[in-house]
Amino acid sequence: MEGAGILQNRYHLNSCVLLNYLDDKDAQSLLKLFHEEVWTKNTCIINSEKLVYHFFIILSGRVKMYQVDNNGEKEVTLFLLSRNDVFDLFCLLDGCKHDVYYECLDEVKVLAAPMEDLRGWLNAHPQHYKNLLPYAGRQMRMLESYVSDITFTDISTRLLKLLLKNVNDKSRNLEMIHDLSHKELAYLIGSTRAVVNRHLQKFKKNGSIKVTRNKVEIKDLSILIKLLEIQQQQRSI
Amino acid sequence: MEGAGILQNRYHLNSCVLLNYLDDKDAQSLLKLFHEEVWTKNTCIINSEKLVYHFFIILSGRVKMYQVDNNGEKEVTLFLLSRNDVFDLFCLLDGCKHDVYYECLDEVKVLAAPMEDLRGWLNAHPQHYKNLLPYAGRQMRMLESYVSDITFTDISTRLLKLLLKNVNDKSRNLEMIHDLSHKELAYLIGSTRAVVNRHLQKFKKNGSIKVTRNKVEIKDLSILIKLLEIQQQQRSI
DNA sequence: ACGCTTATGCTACTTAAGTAGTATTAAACT
DNA sequence: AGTTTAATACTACTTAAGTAGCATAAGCGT
Repeated sequence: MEGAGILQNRYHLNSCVLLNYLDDKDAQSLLKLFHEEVWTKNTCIINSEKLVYHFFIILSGRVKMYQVDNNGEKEVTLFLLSRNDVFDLFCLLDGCKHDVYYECLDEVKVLAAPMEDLRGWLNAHPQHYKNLLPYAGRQMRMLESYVSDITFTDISTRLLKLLLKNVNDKSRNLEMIHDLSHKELAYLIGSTRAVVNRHLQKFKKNGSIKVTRNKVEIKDLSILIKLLEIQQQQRSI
Repeated sequence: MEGAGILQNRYHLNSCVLLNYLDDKDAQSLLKLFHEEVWTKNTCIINSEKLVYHFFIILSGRVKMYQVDNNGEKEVTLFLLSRNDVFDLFCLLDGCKHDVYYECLDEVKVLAAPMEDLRGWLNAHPQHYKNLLPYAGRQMRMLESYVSDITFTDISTRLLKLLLKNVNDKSRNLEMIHDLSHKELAYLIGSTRAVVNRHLQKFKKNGSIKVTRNKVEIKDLSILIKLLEIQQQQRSI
């Protein structure tokens, strides 16, 4: 919270949506609203009140945003958030309660600010509302493609796309989702553990991936890519 | 486009998100960017270029926003837009191309403006960026609940919810979707014509609805409500 | 080292949803 | 009026996904 910390955070958040195009003066007045918090792995935010009254920027670690069905048996992960992501954008945008849960997949560092303070700052600096728009647009597009993927595409293809989407270009291996259980992978594509496992076995057998406890590794990227092409062709016969 | 028209449009658009909290001066300068267009029923906007360069506010009539799968066989309707709705919000927010189609379900009147002019106006009046946020938030919430509905809920329940959501409190009958074909209803919940028909037959047989060509009518609302309760309980056994 | 918890792998089974095809009917269009 | 088009109703079939259950293995905490 001290001056040095604020400047440091500014540096860390160079690609956070809220801080684009801010001169140092505005950045400083904005960051003064925030304080740093550290949450241990597996921390859950299930109290939606907290989301209405606080706003968070992730400095490090992964946070999944998810929903649970009426009887608490099924889950679906809506977003896997990480550095420079913010939440809860829904509440910031319209001020309403948002029936959604958050869980830390790692130890997570965030900047936290009272929602009202942030709103006040934005009202005082209305030109920075603009910063939120591209980020909101990106999230809308992600939700939109989630809808069309679920309605058009089978689980095997959705799983393939999930894997390929999370391959790091340099390392040619998985990132972000490399250490998730099959259950968590299933929730990311709106399916169940057993079904995802079934398809992972298939990929394992053709030598494209290696599966160990809480770990999926890419063995042969080209097989996965070819497989995706084939599956998308098959659907159009 | 003449002065009288502009004022009239202001009146018509009293609940359009873009015009909230605008004084008459700002409203007039904003509306000057727009001109009125009338599109015949079944007009399609399949050229995504147009969406990047123009922005529309619906004055009357219904417009569905939908996506088509890779081989053009399946469809899913993402939004059913009507008076005071705007499009394409995605493009306005982030300026990117949006792979989505629009089709007029009625004769549709819109106000149209060049996207760049609108962006220019918003940059000149940054405090009105704020007006977009609650609307964007609402659309995000709709997409979010679309995702969770599709992953958690069976077609029969989704269809029930679709019907109940579109019952007018006063008339106690359907609006917005009352004159859609089973195919269109199916696309609204991410399913197919044959399956929706199957469930509608079920509802018909218990006396809750009446089905004729391009028309679904509510016969007994209480049956539908009870049915929804039962189905949601069953899932939690 | 031990037991507890959680993840994985796999078999067998169930089911809702999708698919194909076709007859019938209603509306729209010369 | 007659032709064409599109919507509805219904039967039979296929299939992917979900479900249940269990054995094995990995990792964690004490």
